[in-house]
Amino acid sequence: MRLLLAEDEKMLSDALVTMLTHNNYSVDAVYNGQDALDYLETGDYDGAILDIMMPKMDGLTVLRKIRAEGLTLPVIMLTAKAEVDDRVEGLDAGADDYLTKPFAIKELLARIRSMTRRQPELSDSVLKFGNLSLDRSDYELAGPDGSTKLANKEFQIMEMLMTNPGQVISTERFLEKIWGYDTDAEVNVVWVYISTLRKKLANLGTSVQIKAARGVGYSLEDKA
Amino acid sequence: MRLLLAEDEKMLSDALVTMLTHNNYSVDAVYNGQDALDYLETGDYDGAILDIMMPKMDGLTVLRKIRAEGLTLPVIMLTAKAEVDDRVEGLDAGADDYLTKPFAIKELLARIRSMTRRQPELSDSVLKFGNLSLDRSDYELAGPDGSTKLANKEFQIMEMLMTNPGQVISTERFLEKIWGYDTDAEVNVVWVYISTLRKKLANLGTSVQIKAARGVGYSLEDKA
DNA sequence: AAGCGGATTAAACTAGAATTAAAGTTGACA
DNA sequence: TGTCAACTTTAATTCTAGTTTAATCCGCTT
Repeated sequence: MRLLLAEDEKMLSDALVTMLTHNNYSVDAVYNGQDALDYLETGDYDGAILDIMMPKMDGLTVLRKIRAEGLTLPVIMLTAKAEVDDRVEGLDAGADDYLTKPFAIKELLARIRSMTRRQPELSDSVLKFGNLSLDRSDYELAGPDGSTKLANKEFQIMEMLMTNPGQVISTERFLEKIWGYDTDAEVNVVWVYISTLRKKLANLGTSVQIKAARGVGYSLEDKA
Repeated sequence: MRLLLAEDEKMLSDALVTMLTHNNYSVDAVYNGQDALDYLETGDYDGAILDIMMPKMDGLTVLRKIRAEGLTLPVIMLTAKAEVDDRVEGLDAGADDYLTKPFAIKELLARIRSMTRRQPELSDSVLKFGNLSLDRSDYELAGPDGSTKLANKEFQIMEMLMTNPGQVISTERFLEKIWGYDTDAEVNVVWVYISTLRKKLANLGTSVQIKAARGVGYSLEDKA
């Protein structure tokens, strides 16, 4: 689950990032409205937390712009002012929820959980390709010879491959989408996960395999 | 999405090309201002990244000239000098954005995304000529009898041939464009790749073939 | 505080791409 | 029609991206 956090107070931002990562979200942090817009426009996020008061572009403008571009991801606004005006403005602009600073981190977590719950995508919670299936609700990967639970990162990589079967996905894209734009993780980690996933695929007795496209990326192929 | 990258440091240029191609941009790299101008004047780019310090003609001059010719494509300038003067000069000349070296590649990617925001396409991802097609996203070359993935260099040569079907392209041009202007690769490598490509074309059962124009270069012809 | 499991790093290894070398083949032209 | 440069092709070699195994790190549980 990828979130974008746009909050210009470095202290608060850092604290939130720590808290959110510990709760298994992948978080990218930006510190002004312009960057928030740029990042959100990639369409790679499942949710956003926007401060209203920010340099370069305020949160409400960011929200309006992304809605104008047809992005429907859920958004929680943060505001220092408890005033009703802001709330009304934000609702008009298409925010899903509000939080007035100062707030309890638990409160924010609860709102994020509820905001990311009503995503429509869960309609098909089980991905299938060939004789392989991946259950998004319990991270279970199943083939003819049995099934295994996948770890977090393993799951996310497999999910990306299975939602775009046959298409080549570059290692950069994996890193960006799973580890975040600002990660300093090395390419190698992707390779390692691809390796362990291949081992698991083999054990499940599936005919589906992960093929490397040298210099390009990886794709899921059914050799049957 | 086609981008022109004008950057004379070969190392940096190569790294950027790799990164950009992996993010699904088609990139042409040139290594001096004069070439940048020539390429941009063809008018088939969606954006440009220009280094300011370049041999033959500096980036600002290139920018001024293309703006004078009425080209409106978005341009990002790269500069080693963080000086304000340059920035102001560039803004006057019609640049859309700036980046001071050294910069994070992620940062550049974000700027490019935001600069090329309002283009809907990705439609030009498949090149076609006769009964042959080349998928730029996964390097797949397909004909009546099947398809094969091309290796990096093979792909680049095929891409050049297919974007200019029927036209003769000189071996020097292949070398310059694919291996770089300062390469010490021998002419022979092009010949070798032409050879393997011909073999692949034959296997695909296509009527398209690579014809040698003795003393001039190669061109793609449809014998059907 | 010991142990477990996932995430990451390190590093040896391998496959296949890139390049070089060298032995044919072709065609323009004297 | 004989020769030479321009090309073609195959094979050998080198190099690099990817693969894999193992070690280490680190937070969490017992």
